[in-house]
Amino acid sequence: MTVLTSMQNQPLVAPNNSPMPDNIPGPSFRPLYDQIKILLTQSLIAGEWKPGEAIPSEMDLAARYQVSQGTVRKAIDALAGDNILIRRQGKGTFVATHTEPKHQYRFLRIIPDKGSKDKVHPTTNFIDVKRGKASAEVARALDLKVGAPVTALRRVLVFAGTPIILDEIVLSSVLFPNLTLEKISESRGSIYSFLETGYGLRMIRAEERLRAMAADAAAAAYLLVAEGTPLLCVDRIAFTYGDKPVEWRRGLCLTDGYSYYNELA
Amino acid sequence: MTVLTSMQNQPLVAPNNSPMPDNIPGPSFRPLYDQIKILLTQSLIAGEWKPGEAIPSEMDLAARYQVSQGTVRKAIDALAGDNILIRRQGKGTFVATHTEPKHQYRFLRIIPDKGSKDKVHPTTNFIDVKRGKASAEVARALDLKVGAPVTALRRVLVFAGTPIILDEIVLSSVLFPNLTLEKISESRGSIYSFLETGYGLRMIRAEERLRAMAADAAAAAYLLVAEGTPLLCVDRIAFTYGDKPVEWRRGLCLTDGYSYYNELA
DNA sequence: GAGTGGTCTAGACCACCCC
DNA sequence: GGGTGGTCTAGACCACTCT
Repeated sequence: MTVLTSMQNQPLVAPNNSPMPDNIPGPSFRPLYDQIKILLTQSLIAGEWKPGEAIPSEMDLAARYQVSQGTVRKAIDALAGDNILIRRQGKGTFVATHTEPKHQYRFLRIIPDKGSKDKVHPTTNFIDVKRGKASAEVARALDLKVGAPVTALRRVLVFAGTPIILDEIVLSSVLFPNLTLEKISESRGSIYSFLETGYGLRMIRAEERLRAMAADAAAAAYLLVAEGTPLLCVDRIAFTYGDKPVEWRRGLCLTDGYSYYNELA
Repeated sequence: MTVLTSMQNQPLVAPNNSPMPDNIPGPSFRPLYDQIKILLTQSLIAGEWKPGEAIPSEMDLAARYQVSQGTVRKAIDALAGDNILIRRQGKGTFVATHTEPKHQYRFLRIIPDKGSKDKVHPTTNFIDVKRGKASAEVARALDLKVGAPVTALRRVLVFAGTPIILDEIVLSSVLFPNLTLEKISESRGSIYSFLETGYGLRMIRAEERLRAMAADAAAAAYLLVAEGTPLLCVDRIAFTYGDKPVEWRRGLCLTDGYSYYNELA
């Protein structure tokens, strides 16, 4: 068990009740709730609690870490703010999952221009799944060596009968072995939901870079537009626990009746 | 003074020490810290504390509202999370302002493809300022009547010597009277900083919609590219306190060496 | 009713800033 | 040294969920 160092009050004792050493707070001070947050994250990485499951109650965790409920609370608040945990009053605190309908398209920012800002659930047409080697761009994004084995998936997202997005999704073949079109097609739901249940890897956050570009022949064919049509190019890197990049994706999006919506705070 | 209704404990008393009425919690329960947050926001709207100034200390506010420091703390935490207040340990809590260098380009998401993710500060070339009437699109965005008087400003943002963004910024002439090219040019700093100091209206948040489109003749001329070049079109509505829309803006962005960066959580 | 998260309080002490 | 925000605790009670 890790020994936590508090900022004040009685020194904490490890579960074995050995007295705390004289601990100088150290050069870089870390609040207790931050340390608890890290411990909780480690338990999540270790798979102690799986996506969708409940973690122990605040009182139980407080007892386990020998801190007050309020301190555990603050750690959980932070993780809930990062969409890693979900609190449900009267029921418990749960590990977030992409499988829940509410989080199904958590990272999709394309919405119709007309109507409310409610997200529309598109349908998916898969094109193919291929094995290949990491390009320089993909290698840089996923922290792989150039030429490392990767699996590339292509699909079209159809909104209200109209093909809107052509996605190319690249994953390390080492982390995600034996991906086939069949397995992906069978899995109802989002890619992330499939990766989560199939490989136990949960996407925590993502970075996107957007550009405008002209449709090439392939994109034009899949999106049923003329070559040269301006498309929104959305490059995404998605990360699991520990800021480890595990997915590279390029979406080419027809912004005709649809747009990329973003809130700035 | 507003009477706050607590969820528990002794009923609170108004400053005049009149006893609280028997208050049924009511159909929709509101935590105390939420009510405090609203009161603080109202004070901000009323201009009780101006941008850049310090608000009273947590202890003072706790005394003013007759609640504990912890409750005030939670209200301030929420406002700080919304970038409306800024906490500075040892100094106090301050009203956020666009004038600080750190928040100068708070809403600008265009960054260079190469190099770190540090923001680059562009230089501004103003084109013109014109009076006009609100189009249907602007009227809808700013909650005005079609044809209402508006002031439109155009400018080019230059990154490292290259013109990258052509902006058209539309504001209500009623809310922002007597805008002239001279006054804006003189004001060093961002538009929002200028509006804040000149009109006392602070931008709190913004919504953006992104599309890809081909450059028209005007855009091509200002951005020094061929007509038809794919550009990133960024439509923005910016809001002040109370979710009141006060600025409509369309940025046409050359995504050549630069891209729109976004973090998804 | 028991158990969970959510609110609120009161008080102690720490870290930072400035006089 | 005194003020400010930041951390941590202990305890009380409320709101929600399930049984």
